[in-house]
Amino acid sequence: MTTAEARTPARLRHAPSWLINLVSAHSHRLVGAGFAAAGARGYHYRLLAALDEYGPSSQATLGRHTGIDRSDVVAALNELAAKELIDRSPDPSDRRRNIITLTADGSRHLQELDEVLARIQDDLLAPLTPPEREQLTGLLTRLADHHAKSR
Amino acid sequence: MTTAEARTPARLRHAPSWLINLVSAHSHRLVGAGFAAAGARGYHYRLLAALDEYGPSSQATLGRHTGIDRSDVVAALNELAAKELIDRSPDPSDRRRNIITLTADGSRHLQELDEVLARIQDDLLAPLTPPEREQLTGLLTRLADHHAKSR
DNA sequence: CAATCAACGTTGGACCAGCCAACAATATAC
DNA sequence: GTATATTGTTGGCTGGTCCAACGTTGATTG
Repeated sequence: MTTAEARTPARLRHAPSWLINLVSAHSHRLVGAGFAAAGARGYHYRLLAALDEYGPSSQATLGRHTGIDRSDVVAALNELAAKELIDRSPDPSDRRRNIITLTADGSRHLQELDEVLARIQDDLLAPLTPPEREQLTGLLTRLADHHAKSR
Repeated sequence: MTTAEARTPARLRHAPSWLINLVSAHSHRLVGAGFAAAGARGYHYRLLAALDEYGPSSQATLGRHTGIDRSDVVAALNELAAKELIDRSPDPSDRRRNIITLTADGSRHLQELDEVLARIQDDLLAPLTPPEREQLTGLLTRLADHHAKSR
């Protein structure tokens, strides 16, 4: 028995949900490893990106922008605050809220993660030609939009 | 402030890895809910499918066919065995191994899950035309194959 | 034959992602 | 002023993936 017996059942191999999961899992591994090497994880990047794009925000709006649950935002921000990548200070105009601000270090770190991510996209899409990449992202965007609306 | 402030940062919105994750997460929710309603989860379906397609197997080869870690195969098979969807008996010709067999109930259950999954694929790909669906699965298959090889 | 190495099932644990329930404090609406 | 909603926070659960270790058993090889 020298043949590699790693073949997946046909019903799985051809199911779009399976394929998407496969590719997603792989991308997940790549991103996870890349971010881990930079001392971060997915939630951190999402939060930093939202802060960079929308400016100082409350934790709740951060959660809405990133699709991260309020409770998980807390934990991730704790980690980011411990590294002084963000600043958390009470909102004087609404004492329920914290205002989260990106620090200079946080901005630098975000740039670093941006580069990590860019390299990973290339890795992920390596076998596709540029027009094919556009096709793929186009189709995926339509799927994502469709399901975002009906959510 | 009446506008829904759920927009995701642009760097994320356009990153293929993000899109794939989004769609994968959605598909994951659908599949998870569908399987849960049928009293199963992803690992169960994969294992049942592998058993159906390749016949009685040892746990290790099941793991290889499904991409599930040996240790997780154990747990999932325990659950399947508790419902008598599979049969686990020692291999007389190699006492390290167990021979896992699909029971009649297991076969029926697999069929049920097949139907659940088929409905979900339709749901997932709803916004795409048939040729677009083929495009998508084609592109995804190429990505999956490429990364499977280099693994 | 004996010794080494590889494969198997199993246990236990780690991690990340996502989700939900509850709570006290605060703000808003009626 | 009383009810309702939002915010931050704690705690916990589930699924999926992965890894390290162990004892048992088979295969290899010297």
